[in-house]
Amino acid sequence: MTPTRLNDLLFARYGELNWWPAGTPYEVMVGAVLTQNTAWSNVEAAIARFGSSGCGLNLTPQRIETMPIEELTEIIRPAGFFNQKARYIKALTAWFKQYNYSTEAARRAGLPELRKELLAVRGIGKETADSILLYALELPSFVTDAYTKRLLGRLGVTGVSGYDAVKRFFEEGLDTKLYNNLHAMIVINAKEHCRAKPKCAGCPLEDYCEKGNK
DNA sequence: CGCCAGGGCCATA
DNA sequence: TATGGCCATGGC
Repeated sequence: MTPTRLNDLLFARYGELNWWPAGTPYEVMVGAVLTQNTAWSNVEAAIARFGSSGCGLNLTPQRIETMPIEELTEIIRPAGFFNQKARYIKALTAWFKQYNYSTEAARRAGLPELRKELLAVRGIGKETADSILLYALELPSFVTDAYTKRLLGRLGVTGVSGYDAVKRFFEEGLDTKLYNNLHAMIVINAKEHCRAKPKCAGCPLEDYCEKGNK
């Protein structure tokens, strides 16, 4: 099973999912932190609590920069882990400020440098860093998560363990334009068929999946 | 009721 | 490198 073939199989079923289509890049960055080990419904509830002002969500880096951390903590409460996530969002915002809160300015630093910088930010691990790079900055950095690792096991792909190895497996020989949608499709497919008791009937990967592999 | 969600930090071995 | 405890809410 190659990443390209996997993409074709999933795309035939799910098509373009347009993940994180709405909102500013900064809102995507904050969402990436809030969703750490947290259901997306809780993240939506938390984001809604920032309120809207006029033409959009009132979630700007300028506002977060000056907001007392106690207030930020209270706003994001529904997302869980609010004490640490408030600190993480503050740290991430301070990093973004180095680029004047401009994604264009940030992109000029280049993907390798940006990934290195993000990983040095408190609370930004590999998955969150890659999510920010891919979905907020639109740079080709494939996102790996627990679903992705489990999927490789189910597909019988051996010898690929660890975040970086899985990331490399997908990035080698896969069109960078497909990074965004493939990760989304893997998550959707896992939720639909592999959560709790596997419902393999109707799964687009049914014929390629070694069932019972957790 | 218990389980867990689109992780990451830290201590430990 | 690789586990294990910890963080916390809300949906099911």
